[in-house]
Amino acid sequence: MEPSLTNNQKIVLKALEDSEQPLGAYSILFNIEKKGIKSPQQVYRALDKLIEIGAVHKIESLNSYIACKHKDCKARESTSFLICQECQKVYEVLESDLSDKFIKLSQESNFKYFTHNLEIFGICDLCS
Amino acid sequence: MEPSLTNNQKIVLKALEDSEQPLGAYSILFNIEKKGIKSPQQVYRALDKLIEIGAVHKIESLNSYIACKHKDCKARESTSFLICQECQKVYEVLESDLSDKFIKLSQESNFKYFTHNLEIFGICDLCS
DNA sequence: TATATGAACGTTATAATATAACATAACGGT
DNA sequence: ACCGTTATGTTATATTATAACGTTCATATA
Repeated sequence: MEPSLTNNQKIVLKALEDSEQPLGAYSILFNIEKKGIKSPQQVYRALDKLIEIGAVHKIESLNSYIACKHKDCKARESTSFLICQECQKVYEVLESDLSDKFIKLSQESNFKYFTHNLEIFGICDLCS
Repeated sequence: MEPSLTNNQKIVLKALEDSEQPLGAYSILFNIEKKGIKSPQQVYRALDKLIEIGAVHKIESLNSYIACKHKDCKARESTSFLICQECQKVYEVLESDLSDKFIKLSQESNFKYFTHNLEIFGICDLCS
């Protein structure tokens, strides 16, 4: 079931897709004011929905957002990124057994794993 | 060389040590107003220093801070946490070869690893 | 002991990020 | 066509974090 997006959601998503770097909510707002989006609320609401369906992920340590490049992304809640400190680009890590590793790691502390957020900082291929 | 703390730094650190849960900067401020700390600046400055020396870590996804329980913590920049969604307690993961794993993972994308931030969410031993 | 230097402080103001609340409009299923 | 749910527009406000500037403190070195 494709969760067909509303107009505002499409506008916000497109702004993120068009960007090489993650964008903060207010940068998004600035970029799409010409399209009739006038308030932070509208941006945050669209982001909430887009995140919920996996079309957008939040980079917590940057308070910013990226469009997911993968069709029908599984990463609703758990996400893993490589973040280039040179060019600011963000690469999503899909390696599926990362969660398995974290489940094991959690078990060592008798901790029940639900989700994770991994942010790796460094220098990407293109920048080195 | 012990980097002996200033008075404000000690006050902020103690507030975090006394807390079971991570605290936001303004919660810290509220807790220590009776000790003469009056402005966010004072809190943030102390936090900056404490983080720099590894005595405090920031939980990015919660915009909050914890005192590190480990003597002379190595985690200046890279940190790994288990965060209980039930009791809000945060457990720091010290497993030293986590970084090694992330270095390898990064290499698969020709990415030069510098630091990481890992936040695992779930339910802790005590809460399950 | 004087003094220069860098770090920390106090204070006021403001920036940047995010949510509350509420009335209205559009959408989707029956 | 109706109803309930979801999204919208808008205004206001909460929360998190920094800027800027002058003063004070610590300490190390002459």
